Amino acid sequence: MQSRTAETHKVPVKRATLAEVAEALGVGKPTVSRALNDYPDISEETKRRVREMANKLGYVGSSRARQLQKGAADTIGLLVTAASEGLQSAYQSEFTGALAAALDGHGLDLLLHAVQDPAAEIDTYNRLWQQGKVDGFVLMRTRIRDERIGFLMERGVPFVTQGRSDLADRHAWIDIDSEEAFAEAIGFLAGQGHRRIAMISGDPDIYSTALREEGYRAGLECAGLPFDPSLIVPGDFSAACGRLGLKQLVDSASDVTAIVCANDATAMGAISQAHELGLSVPEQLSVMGYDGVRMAEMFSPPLTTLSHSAAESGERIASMIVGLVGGDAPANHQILLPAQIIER
Amino acid sequence: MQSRTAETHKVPVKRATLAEVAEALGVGKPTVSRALNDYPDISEETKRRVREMANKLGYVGSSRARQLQKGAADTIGLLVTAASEGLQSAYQSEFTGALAAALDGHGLDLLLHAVQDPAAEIDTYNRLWQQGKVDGFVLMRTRIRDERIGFLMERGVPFVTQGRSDLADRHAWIDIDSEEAFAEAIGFLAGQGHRRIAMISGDPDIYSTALREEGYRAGLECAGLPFDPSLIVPGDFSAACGRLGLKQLVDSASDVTAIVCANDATAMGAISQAHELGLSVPEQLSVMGYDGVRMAEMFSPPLTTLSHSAAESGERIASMIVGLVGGDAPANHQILLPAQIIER
DNA sequence: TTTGACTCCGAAAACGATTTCGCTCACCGT
DNA sequence: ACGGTGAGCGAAATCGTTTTCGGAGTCAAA
Repeated sequence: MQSRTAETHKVPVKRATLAEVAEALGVGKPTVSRALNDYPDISEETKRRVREMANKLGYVGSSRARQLQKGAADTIGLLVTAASEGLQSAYQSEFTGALAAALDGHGLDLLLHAVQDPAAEIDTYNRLWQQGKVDGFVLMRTRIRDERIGFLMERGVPFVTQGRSDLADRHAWIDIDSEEAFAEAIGFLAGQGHRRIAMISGDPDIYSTALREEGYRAGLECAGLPFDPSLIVPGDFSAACGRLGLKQLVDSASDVTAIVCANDATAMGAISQAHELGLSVPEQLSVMGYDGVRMAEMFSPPLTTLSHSAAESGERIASMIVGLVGGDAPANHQILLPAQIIER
Repeated sequence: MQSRTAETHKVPVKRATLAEVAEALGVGKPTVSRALNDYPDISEETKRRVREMANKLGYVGSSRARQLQKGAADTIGLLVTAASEGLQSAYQSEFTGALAAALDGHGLDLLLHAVQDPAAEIDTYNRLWQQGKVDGFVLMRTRIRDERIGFLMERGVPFVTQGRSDLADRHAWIDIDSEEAFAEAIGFLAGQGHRRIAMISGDPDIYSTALREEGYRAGLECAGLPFDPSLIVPGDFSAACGRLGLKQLVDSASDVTAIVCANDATAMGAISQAHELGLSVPEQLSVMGYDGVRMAEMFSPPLTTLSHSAAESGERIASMIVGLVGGDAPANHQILLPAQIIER
């Protein structure tokens, strides 16, 4: 911060308005508006002239005025919780970037909002919608009995969740088949001869955590291995929990030879802890992750994980939300994507 | 995707308008508007009645109408390049989250836009500004001779860069003193007895890369060590380059005992490669990062790095942009923050 | 020549807030 | 009793689009 000479730095770059274009051309405003929007009842010749003049004057329509009139914001809202994870989770940030890119392809912008106080989360959704700043939402990390979902459904706000929920049959969602994925992971490990396979699970509030555990159980059964509840340790998707979980497992169940983790961050934490305890991975202990984040490629040893493409999710969600805003029924937009094992 | 019965799912939740509140109260629209905005020329009694009724009707002002009239969008734009790094870089995503949170504190929203085609980047800035979707921008990863800066300065668009530039004296910026930081890092390593210290540098197009190299050089000099140009290998801030760079150094300069990396991702890549080459870190080779991303805590071994708080940057930038939009001179908003070594 | 059908285009009314400007009181001093 | 002052409020204009509705032409059929 330097001197305090507050010479206000206003610049008078007057933006050209539609009315000015119209006047310059000697035509009416509706003509210009319709020409630029390529309506059929304007002659080609006129459209050409209008476009030319608009170009010459550097005219760019005011989205503010357009929004007011059309009643749409051409913007989708995404709320992240600033406090805990927020964008710090690698998967969330990959996904966010992909989503922004995909939305752009549909002419939509992404409004990113960090909610600080979890108690005010619903209020924020409400405000953003009522104010008309967004036409719909994308919800990440759906929780068990997620209040957001009921709230938005009640008011008919278009939204897509990333991850199913209790009310999954009545709203739009996209999800990775993590149940299937974890079952496969167990099969994969069992195929390598592992007999005692543990799991470091995720945040129990998150809906998909139960599915992942379910998949783990199903995988064991399918491989003919017994299910031992003590081999599931709870977590919260953080790397810290991976460390803790691993330590706990090593202490209480030293015969475990493989561990599946609820996500990549947890897996990385677990591996790092294993190293510190003098366990070599994967020689003495196999660890698998889930999410397939790019970061994991660089880990040592490179992490074997279950991957799903954030880009594809983003693209699909973008199309879905466009449909919903256009009035489609939510039940027509439900997609379950498979994950695939990436060996590293 | 399921059946295709496109029963349109419109819901008629009519939002209350200011005029309705006014009518319900038997007062004029201006009164309601001014009451809600707490203007002094409305009696306390009236304000109370207005607030009460607004509340009762669930009135939330349309930001669309407000924007049109006030000529402001209360939104700041942030463009990330989707193609290469985008939000995938841990630091960028930490920063983005922090920025969103900080802006919220000032009543601003963050518009996140992913630019796909780098050639269209300027157009995107232009469009977003002209359309009035944003009141200003935050620029990340400033480049040498960054066209964006000139472009925005010319039209008087408020913006803050994260990182200085050639024109740094004429626009608002915040930056970490990476030159000083790298010099310190070298001092730190030299203090541990290292004599041959290499650097895996960053993208040469990025402005701060040169500063980091300069700091490296200054640090060597200060420690009385000779500067050997062959010990600087170029990179691009990616983990992949960290791997490559490390391999290259091991091959060509096997007497190196310490390496400083342009950022944490590069450091992680380098460490992981070192492991694969059978080098133990930090016993045989010390590696330092830069950025202090959370992820690095979980690495094995935990990464020693130079940290600066993304949250603080975000907060500072938020205040700056508020000032700029309010008409402050850019030159009054320039902040250089120190970084500190975090030993892990 | 009149009628219809069609093609192109324009005046005016939205959209929902904020601002400008001025009006009506009550109250005060003289 | 009368001009002056200031507090409190409202009618109408404004921001810049899009939409509605209908008006002018042109041209072919009757």
